[in-house]
This record gives sequence, structure tokens and C-alpha cells, in this order.
Amino acid sequence: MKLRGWVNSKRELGGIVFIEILPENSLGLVTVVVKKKESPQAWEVAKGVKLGSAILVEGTYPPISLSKRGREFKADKLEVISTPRAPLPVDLTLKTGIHFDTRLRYRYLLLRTKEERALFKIRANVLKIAREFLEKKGFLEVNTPKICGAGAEGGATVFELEYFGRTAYLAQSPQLYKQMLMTGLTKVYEITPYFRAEKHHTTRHLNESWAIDLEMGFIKGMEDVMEVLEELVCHIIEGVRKECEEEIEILGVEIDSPRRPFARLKYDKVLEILNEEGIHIEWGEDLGDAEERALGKVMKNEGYNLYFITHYPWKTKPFYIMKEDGLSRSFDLDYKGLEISSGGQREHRYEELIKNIREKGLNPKDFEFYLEAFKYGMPPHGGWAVGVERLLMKMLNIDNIRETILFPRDIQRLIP
RNA sequence: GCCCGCGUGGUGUAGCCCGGUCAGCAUGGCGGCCUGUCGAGCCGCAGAUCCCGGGUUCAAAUCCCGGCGCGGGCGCCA
Repeated sequence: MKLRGWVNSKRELGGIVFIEILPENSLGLVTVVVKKKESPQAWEVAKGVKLGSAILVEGTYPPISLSKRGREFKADKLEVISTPRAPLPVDLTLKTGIHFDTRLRYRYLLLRTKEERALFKIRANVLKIAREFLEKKGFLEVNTPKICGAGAEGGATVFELEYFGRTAYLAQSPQLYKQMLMTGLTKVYEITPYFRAEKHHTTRHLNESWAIDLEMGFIKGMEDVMEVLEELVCHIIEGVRKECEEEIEILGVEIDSPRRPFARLKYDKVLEILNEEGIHIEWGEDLGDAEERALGKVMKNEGYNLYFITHYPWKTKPFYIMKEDGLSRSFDLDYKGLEISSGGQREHRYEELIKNIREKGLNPKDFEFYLEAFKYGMPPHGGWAVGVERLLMKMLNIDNIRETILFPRDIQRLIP
């Protein structure tokens, strides 16, 4: 048998050497045992092996493993594939502490620990499960441009860049494009990064984040898309529970099955609930982080980790959301007090859409390429986007969103 | 943008309040001993212009000012 991995720790006792590795993509620690008497050549190599080396071990798993940490592996041959040219900047046995910043800086080295590896395996699984689910439901995966000619839809600030002498912007969302596709397809989704140029300093914002974005045509109302969202989120959570048992155990978290159907609270009702909690919000105001957290507590007591907040005042929502009596056909999905998704039914009627754009103080001229698509038989449609990092942080009880993405982009971090 | 906190060998920290030893400890590194370690142990060695700049002082890691870096809160955030 052959094992490949990196040396995380080594203990030398005269004629016997113990080397701990986390083989390749596995989560199971292995203690390689090399004895002088039994394999003198391997012992010679083992003695000189440096922490952090990439090694190839040939040997067997003995019937009895005496090691307390990791399954024992008896080495017959040991080869150093790559020797570090400097001591490791971090302690991969995690005995010595590590600053958050250092951890992010050496993310790639931390992937040699089972904790960090488990996290990113779960992340990969979330996307895999989502893809499988949506494919099965008949959604088509699409890819829309991330370099865009039109500016903001209002709201979040966009990053500007120079594009052959013209100004271009990094996509703040695939929203407009996926809507345009509704004239030719009825069920699409995209797994994509978003770019937002906001200077926030919080544990729940990134300047580059990923989302699962979906849009559906010929809907009767927003409930149609809410159902898909609820199903997807449950599928992901249950899927992770089932497929990532080992990862979950390593991270030491408990992931609860969501109570279904998710609660559906109207904005007005949320204001009432908050009022009872002593938090007073003016009607028409959006919910802030403190309010969302307070609501999360209340809902938790009701047995809901996940719940929809619907019918926000239209003024808090973007122009493409359908208006109804001053309210909007929109919803947010909150997970443990944090918004992980928002969506709604879109305005598909050309004239109404133009009115909406004007009402938001935007110029319809700037949206011609988009509006054009609404001239030729645009069906009623709606959709949503789920923030991958936020879903992960709430599912795994992670405090800082930066932990959930390999190389986070925030106001100070552009490298690595 | 505003506010709070932190910055000491590669890594993680003590010392800072109340200025005055070769800046202590752990881990990692190097060398040595050890055939069951597993936070291995034991002996020895090396490793820090105490984030940067300025100021106060006989004397600054320590006090003051400015800057930079990082964490967080508020704001911002379809």
C-alpha cells in the first residue's frame, strides 16, 4: 500500500520514528511507524525527514494499532517527494495558537489539518448537492458575464474597471441577465461569484462572495419560487448531514434538521414581533442586523432556524421586484438570525418595469439592453439567490464569514 | 466613513497600568541521548533592530503624538 501526504508532526525515539500525516484528501490522521530493526533504510530517511515534507510511504496497516492518534501504518519504504526550504510558519498540530490573519494567509497549509479540510469538503458538498438537486428538478445551469457594461441597479456599489478604453463593472449579481433569459428558458440557475465594492467591516460581508442564483418563468406567484428555495436549502442541509458525517464530527457541530414548512412571516408581523421584544422600527425601514438577530431568537424559541420574511415595503426593494399595494412580492430567507437569501416575483410587464425604474430614481436608458428583453413575450417570473458563505457559516456555526471561503476578499485583503 | 481593541524571535504569548536585569515562556529550528511516542521526555545551541516614524526622559517594548497592519462594532450592504 502506498500513502502520500505531508508530515505534520514527527517524534523520534532512538530506533523508532513516528510520523503523523494526513494522507492526500483524507480526513483520517495516519501515524507512520518506522523501525530501525525492521526497515533500516526507511528509518534512515524518516530520521532526517522535516516537518512539512511531502512524503510517499509504502507499507501496510498492521492488525493492531497502538497509536492513540491516527491509524497506525507500518512503513517499509519511505521517500521524501518534496522538502520544505523553510520551517513551517504555522503549527499544523494546532498545539500553538494561530491568529486569524495568519490562518487566512497560510490557508493552503492549514488544508493539511483535518479541521480546515473538513470545512472545505463541506463547502464543495453544498455546491455539489445543490447542483444535483437543481438538475434533477430540470433547471439548466447557465453562466452570465461578470464583466458588465451597465452600472449599478441601485444599492450596492460596484467595482469599476477599464475595458478597452471604456468603463466596465464587475457584476454585483447575475440578476438582470438571468431575467433576460426568461424569454428563452424557464428554469435556470447559476453558481457564481458576486462583487460588491462596499467598505464593510463585519463578520458577515465579503467583497467577493458566491451564490446559488435561480430564476423560473411562468410562475403563478412568489410562493412557487419559495418552495423551490425551501426544498433546496433542506436538501443541502440534509445532504450535508448524511454525506458529511465525518466532516461534521471533526468540526464538532450539530446541524439540526429544519422544521418544515418554514415559517412565513409578513414584514408587518415581524414589526409586531420586534415591538413585543422592545425593538421599535418605523414602518418602511429595512431590518438591521440587530433586528434580524432578535427575530432569530424569537423564531428559535418557536422551533424555526429557517423562516421567510415576506412582503417588505416596496421602497426597501430593488426596481425589478413586483409592486403590490406599496408592498413587494418579495421575501428574505433568514437562517438563525441572518439573511441567507432574498428573492421574489419580478415585474415582467414592460411599462410597469419602466415606471419602477423611474421611481427608484434610475434612468431607463441605462437599462435598455435589459428592457429590450421584456418586449417580446416575457412571462411572469421570479427567483432568488442564496449566499453560499452565509449558508455555510450558519449551518456550521462559524462566527466569521471569512472562514468559509478559501481566500477571502475584504476591504483589507487582496492577497493571497 | 466613524468608533473601540490589538501589534513582542518563524508561530503563539508574558512583560506595558507603575519607564531602569542579558525582553521571560511555549512551540518550531539546529545538534545530542533514547525501540511505542502520541501536547513524548531529557541535555545543549541559535533565533526579536519589541510594526514604523517622531516626541518626552539620564533612561522607552513600557508614556505621548502621527502613520501602517489586523480584529471587531456602527454605518453602508437588491
